[in-house]
Amino acid sequence: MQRKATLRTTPAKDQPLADPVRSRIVEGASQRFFTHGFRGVTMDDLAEELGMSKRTLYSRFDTKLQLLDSVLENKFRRAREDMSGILAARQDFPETLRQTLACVQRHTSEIQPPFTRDMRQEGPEVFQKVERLRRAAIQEHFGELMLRGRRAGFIRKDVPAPIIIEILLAAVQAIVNPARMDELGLTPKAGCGVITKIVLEGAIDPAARAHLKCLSEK
Amino acid sequence: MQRKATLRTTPAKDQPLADPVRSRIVEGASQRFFTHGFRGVTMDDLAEELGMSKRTLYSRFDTKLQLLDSVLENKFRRAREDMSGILAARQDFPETLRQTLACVQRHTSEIQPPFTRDMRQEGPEVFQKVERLRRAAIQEHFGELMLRGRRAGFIRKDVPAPIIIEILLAAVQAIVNPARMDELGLTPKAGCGVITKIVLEGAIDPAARAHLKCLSEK
DNA sequence: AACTCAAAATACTAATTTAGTTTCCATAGA
DNA sequence: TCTATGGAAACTAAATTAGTATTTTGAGTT
Repeated sequence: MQRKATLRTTPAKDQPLADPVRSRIVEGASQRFFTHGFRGVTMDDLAEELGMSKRTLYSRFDTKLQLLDSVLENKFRRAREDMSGILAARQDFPETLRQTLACVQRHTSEIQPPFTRDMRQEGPEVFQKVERLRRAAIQEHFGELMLRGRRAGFIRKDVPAPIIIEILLAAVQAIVNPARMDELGLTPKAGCGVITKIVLEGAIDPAARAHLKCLSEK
Repeated sequence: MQRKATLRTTPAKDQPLADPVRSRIVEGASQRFFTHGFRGVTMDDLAEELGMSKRTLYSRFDTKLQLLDSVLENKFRRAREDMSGILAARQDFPETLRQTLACVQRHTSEIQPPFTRDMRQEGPEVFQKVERLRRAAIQEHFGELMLRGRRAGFIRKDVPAPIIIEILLAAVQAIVNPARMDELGLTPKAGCGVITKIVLEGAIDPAARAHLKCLSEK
């Protein structure tokens, strides 16, 4: 079934500015690929579940891999849009951070293990594309976020921003799966609120912080 | 890959009372089958992800279908145990109901669309087995629950119990998926609390209920 | 009514994958 | 040293899948 990946950089078939069928296919494929894996979702499945024929799928995408390409670009475009929207809202820094983390969490949790596994198996090209898109998005948005945090006095200057970004992303990763959140009795919103709080204020109890301050001044 | 189903009623290979490897396989397969579908999880995948060889898988299960059989029986046994535990706890009826619904919701939400689709495609025998197990569990536990509710005065006598059970199960079904719950800002626990409240007290505002009572007495 | 077009449904085929089996190898324990 | 177990890898028959071709259907137009 799977051929070694050669993702083409040419666009899919002619795309009228808004081809609703094409969009539906990309969305439907997106949900299913990310949840159940690329391999696990056949073109027959997709056609049936979208209520159309395979012929229609192939009228807009030359190959399954080309569909995957569109799915990935769509996903990252949406993630970027969501994050840009958050930055554009001009809220205070802690709330902006919380929403950004919630956004990352939401997008990340949509991508489940079989998809990741399949991308690894599909070949280096595909995996590298995913990684490249991911890094670009993080750089663009977290970079701007850190700048704002610094200007607003929330982010300390003695620690390099990339390290703080890594800590934030690792914290999101740690609680990202639904079972974990269920276990913690958290909604995603609450989870990202907690991470924001801990990272900004630290995990030390405020009273204990005052005590520590006394000790270090002694 | 898939042969038409002929689930055997004979047990899998000799099962020492507690074969931890066998249990691991069943649990690992369970998670993956229910989430990503029977077809989408190959025996190669399973072996690799469990950190063992295919040879070991086949030392305990003759066929993939036999593994499925064990997965299903294990799943329903656990569901039954969970529900028996709730009934045995002898809490008040609303809390027992809430917990039962939460239990149903938890078990149901583990079973995702590709699994259901694959069971349909696998053949009538398998699908019927799933349905039979499901019905037996519901009858056993909700039946007892309704009896308790009636004795405690919570469940009206003018509506047949099976209808109330259907309403409850439908309500759980309606909010069972993670996206829906995220949207509603609910944890599973809270969701089942809400269903319990609505079903027991009705969806009408208490003040409005008093008003309605006046009107019907007029 | 006839015609056209788009898309569903179905059938088809080459390539690929998968379930299940076999063989080889390494390791631990007696 | 021998034995048993289980991982890794290779193998094979059967099944599946991606992609293509053909037929059918239904809606719209003339």
